[in-house]
Amino acid sequence: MSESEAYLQIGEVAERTGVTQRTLRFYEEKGLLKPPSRMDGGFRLYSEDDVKRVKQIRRLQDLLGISLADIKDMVDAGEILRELKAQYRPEAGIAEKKRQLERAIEVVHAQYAIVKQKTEQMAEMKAQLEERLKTFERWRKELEQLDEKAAVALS
Amino acid sequence: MSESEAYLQIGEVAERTGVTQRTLRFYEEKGLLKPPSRMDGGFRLYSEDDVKRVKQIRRLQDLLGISLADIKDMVDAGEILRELKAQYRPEAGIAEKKRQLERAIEVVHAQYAIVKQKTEQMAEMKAQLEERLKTFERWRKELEQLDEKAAVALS
DNA sequence: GGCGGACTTAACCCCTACGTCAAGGTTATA
DNA sequence: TATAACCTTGACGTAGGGGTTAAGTCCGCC
Repeated sequence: MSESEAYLQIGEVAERTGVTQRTLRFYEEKGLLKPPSRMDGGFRLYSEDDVKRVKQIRRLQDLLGISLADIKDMVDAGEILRELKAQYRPEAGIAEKKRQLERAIEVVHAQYAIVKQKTEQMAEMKAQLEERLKTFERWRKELEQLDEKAAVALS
Repeated sequence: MSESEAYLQIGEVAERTGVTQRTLRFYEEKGLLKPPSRMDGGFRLYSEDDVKRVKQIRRLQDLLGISLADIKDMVDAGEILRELKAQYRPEAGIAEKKRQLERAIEVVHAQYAIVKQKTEQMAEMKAQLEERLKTFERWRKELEQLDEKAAVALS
């Protein structure tokens, strides 16, 4: 949280993450991004952590296709872990930390289950597509042979 | 297209495909399903092919997370192929068939590329999650050891 | 042949995850 | 200080549906 970090305006964050400015404001509105600091004139100022978070959100969206509400749970759990990691002094109470950690583990487990299932389905689909392609190529060759014969018949 | 096929009403199709009746009408509206035949009273009558098509649409949606417009292209290509398969007489013109087949191959290639890319990204994500889980479990054990020591200190 | 319950119809608004202007304020550069 | 480039909030639009409802249809049973 040092004051000397390089802050980014919304346009640069948009460019670096591949999402639109509208999307960044939308994520903020929905609680997926914490409200960033502002310049005097009201312009949003993001941190590098915000950039990482946006990228994480997009990966979860693209790969798992889950709702933003679910993604919020996941990235929140990730945030908790980063906090646990950062403040390694036990002043917050061990029991409290343990609960947070177990909650986070639960979330990661759920995420893992989704990824595993999708991976399997994907592999199945990939195999089917490969088979399909082979069939089609064979047909194409058959058609080409028919075509050649027709050309010969016409000559 | 025989008249003796077992036709299904929308409710049964909904049940067998796992989508709502509303969704079936929506797909029809968007051109993903061809308008089914109707009973005298106006009730929709679906075929087994329609059921297959709906299942295919859902799989593409769930696994690839692509738009209905893209899905329409893909299932249309599949449809063309089924037609090619069915009418194996060359009356439609070989050149025409060849174009259709090549178009279909193109679409399947595109689909395959998406699946392949997603498969790779998914594998990467899975590995990351596994590593994460290991880290967390280690932390949990550390916390538990701290907890035991605290209990001993209090006794 | 007529009744009741299950089924279907189109129509309407609600939801998510943004896209797309519009009208105006801010910052940087000349 | 002017002007381009960037940003602000707000409002409306779109895709892909979900929920609900009033009204019409089908079908077995008496």
